[in-house]
Amino acid sequence: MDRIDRKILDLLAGDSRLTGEQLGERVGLSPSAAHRRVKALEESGAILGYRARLSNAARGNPSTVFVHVTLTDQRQATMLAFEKALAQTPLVAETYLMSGESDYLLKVLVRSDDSYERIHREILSALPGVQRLVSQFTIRTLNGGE
Amino acid sequence: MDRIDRKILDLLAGDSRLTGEQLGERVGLSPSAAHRRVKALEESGAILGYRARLSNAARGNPSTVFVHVTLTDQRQATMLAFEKALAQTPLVAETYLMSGESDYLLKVLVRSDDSYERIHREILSALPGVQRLVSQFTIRTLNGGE
DNA sequence: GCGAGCATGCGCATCGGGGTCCCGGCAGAG
DNA sequence: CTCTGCCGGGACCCCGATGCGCATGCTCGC
Repeated sequence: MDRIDRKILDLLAGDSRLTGEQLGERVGLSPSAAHRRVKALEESGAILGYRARLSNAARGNPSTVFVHVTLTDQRQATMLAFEKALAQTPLVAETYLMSGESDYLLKVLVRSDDSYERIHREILSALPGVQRLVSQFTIRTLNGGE
Repeated sequence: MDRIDRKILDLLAGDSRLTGEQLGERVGLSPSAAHRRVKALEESGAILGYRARLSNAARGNPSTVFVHVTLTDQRQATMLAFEKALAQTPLVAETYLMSGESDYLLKVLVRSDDSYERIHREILSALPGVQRLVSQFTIRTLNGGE
């Protein structure tokens, strides 16, 4: 993992369809050498996979809701059960275990043709051990926010 | 944009390296027809591009910090200046204009070899019109969180 | 109401480009 | 000196890209 590998990772993170030749000329290698680097990065696990980036419209114009969750207690079993149930809730895009007041922060993508009330009920019923649940709505997404 | 197109978008969002043949057999089309669909989706703007997904280690083991920002006022000019400066701050991965107490929510990726204090100063000095700034740290990222 | 014409989307065939793999060369370390 | 790791170059093959003919369904005019 040298400077060239990092450059290749940066380039592929921006556009994974770059050809071996294009990669080669940007990092100063031949196409075959650049391609070998890529294969090695895939096999080492540095590159997890390749994804298409979709437009907002294609994703159903979702809006983002941040949900702060407080559990009934902080025993290992409670947290584990919560996290396990979370992994099977496709509405939740990202989850963070937080320091400070609330225990977890969930980033939920709500499609514009869904009502948040339904999502709220669904999340509450699917997740065990929830004591309190505070939702924070976005008006607009400026940057990133897949 | 019919059911087949949506299926194709779902599949490519998961793995953009699926071949025309693989796509075709999963949506019930010939390879060429599936490929034509993909090209059309690219040209219509539904597919914005293709990206490599990198491992946490390859990204420098960043941890996520959520920063709640309150501006000095809510005049159009103040918000515009803030947003404009934000667009040129690469540390900030995502930005949301929020309803409720704080005005903006920033998702900041801090590389493990950076100190947050430096980031904090950098953000404060780069962004105009900030009145209050509350940071919320993550202990662990469970799911997603690109 | 009905038929002709056109548009849309399919499968099949073909062509070119890039992925893939092997080989030979070279530099650095032991 | 030899071995190892990495590079460049070339051959092969598969996949992406595109043109062609055909079926289906819709529209418009009679």
